[in-house]
Amino acid sequence: MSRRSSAVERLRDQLYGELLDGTYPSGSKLPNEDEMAERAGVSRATVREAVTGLVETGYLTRRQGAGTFVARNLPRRHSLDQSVSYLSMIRDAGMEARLILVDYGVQAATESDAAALAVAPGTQLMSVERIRTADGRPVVYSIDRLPLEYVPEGEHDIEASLYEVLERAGHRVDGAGAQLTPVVAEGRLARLLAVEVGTPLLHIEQVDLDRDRHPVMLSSEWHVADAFELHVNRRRAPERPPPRR
Amino acid sequence: MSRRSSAVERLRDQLYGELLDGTYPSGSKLPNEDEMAERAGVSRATVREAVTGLVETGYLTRRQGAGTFVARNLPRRHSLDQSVSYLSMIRDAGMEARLILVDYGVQAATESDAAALAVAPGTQLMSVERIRTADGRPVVYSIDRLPLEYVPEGEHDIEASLYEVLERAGHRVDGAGAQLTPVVAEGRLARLLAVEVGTPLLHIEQVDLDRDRHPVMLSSEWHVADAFELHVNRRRAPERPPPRR
DNA sequence: GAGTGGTCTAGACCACCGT
DNA sequence: CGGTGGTCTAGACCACTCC
Repeated sequence: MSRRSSAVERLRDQLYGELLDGTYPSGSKLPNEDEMAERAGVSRATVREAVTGLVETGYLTRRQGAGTFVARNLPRRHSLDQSVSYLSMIRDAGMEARLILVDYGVQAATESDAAALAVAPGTQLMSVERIRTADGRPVVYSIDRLPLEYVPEGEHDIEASLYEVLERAGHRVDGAGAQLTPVVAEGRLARLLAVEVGTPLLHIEQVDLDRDRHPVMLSSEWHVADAFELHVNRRRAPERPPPRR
Repeated sequence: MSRRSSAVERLRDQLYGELLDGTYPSGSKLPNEDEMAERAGVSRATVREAVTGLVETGYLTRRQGAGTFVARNLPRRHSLDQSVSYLSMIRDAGMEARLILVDYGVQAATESDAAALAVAPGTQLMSVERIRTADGRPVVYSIDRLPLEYVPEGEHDIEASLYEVLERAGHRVDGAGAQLTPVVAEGRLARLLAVEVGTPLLHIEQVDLDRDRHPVMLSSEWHVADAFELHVNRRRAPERPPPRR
């Protein structure tokens, strides 16, 4: 069994379910915090923590003196900022997602790879080239590189998610930094993605991080423009004090 | 004067300053929560809330039983997910940012604009076309549309930030949903951005939302690829319960 | 086993909204 | 003014890490 869930998680999940099933429609007002606490048999602090989680992800809004309300434009769940899995994004768009292995091998880390992964130059890296398809059509071509020691023996022919491989090796990916650049398809890239030369593509250079923000994998990806929508939930940055001098 | 800051904010800002000024270098361990509470003269709950804010934005990590540590790869501050201002992104990249007005006017909302803004079709919208430059070079061309009633009289010639105009009108932009698509430059777009036809561009269709996630402005933007880096901090989505049936 | 973060409670008082 | 969220305290016990 996995870990027992906390009162906060149970309450958050319950509220989340009630948002989805229409108990609290968009724009409606929730019971006040004292009442929610009494109903759920927990303290108000616990209610606040559960509600805060849903406020931060954009499902609820709070107005001091007025109440807690269901947000009017619920956020996308499978967006670039909130997920690291393209397969789930493709499935979320209602299409059948598949992963095709193009090539794989072991290579020595270049200077820049080594720096990005915080390993010594020359460290052996596993490199995996794959294509993701949506309803059979190529939509993402990627080259992933990760230290060979993270890949258990016998898993070198990667057909499944590299995130799962990393998680089993104790390096669960918890976030990433991604750099976006538009490019045009040419040569081998155009052939692999089955598009014409000159077709616009979105290129993403990404560093995957574990929960301590330690780098565990590098990804270079090329996305076909109109295959599925790439969405980003943007949030206003909190005001920050000026850096000290 | 604006509102007095809370103990949580003061502590968070103090810790943030100490991260930047090297008091706590990357990877180092912070004092434990009881000690931070005693030093700051607040309760442990207050410390936890301040630290939680910095954990969520990626500056600190916590390990139960071990301690609280400074993250090893500090997040980018001016990234797509954490900011809505391109001028600050350009300045963050060390370049001089300017805003040039191309055209503006009033038009009736189309069906799709009206739906996205949650107003009646035909509602009068202010439309503003502008170019942002970095060190004098065009890097973003945008068309923004917002209900005319949000724009105070005498501010129709927008030279400054539309976000400031909206904030003064009581519609502070607090977040946005953005759709990313790679395209290639052609015709007028290529001329305005001073790039050759066929140059890859990043197209962003965006809905700006207020703190209640009510739509307040629509933006269509085209970004020159190599002008400044577009970065996204990605986070693994929390596990969610399956929707009820 | 000592240290540290994770969870939760009960209660207090303040700030703001709307009637 | 009553109702509601915003902030904060003091204390308790649990779960995990590391020596």
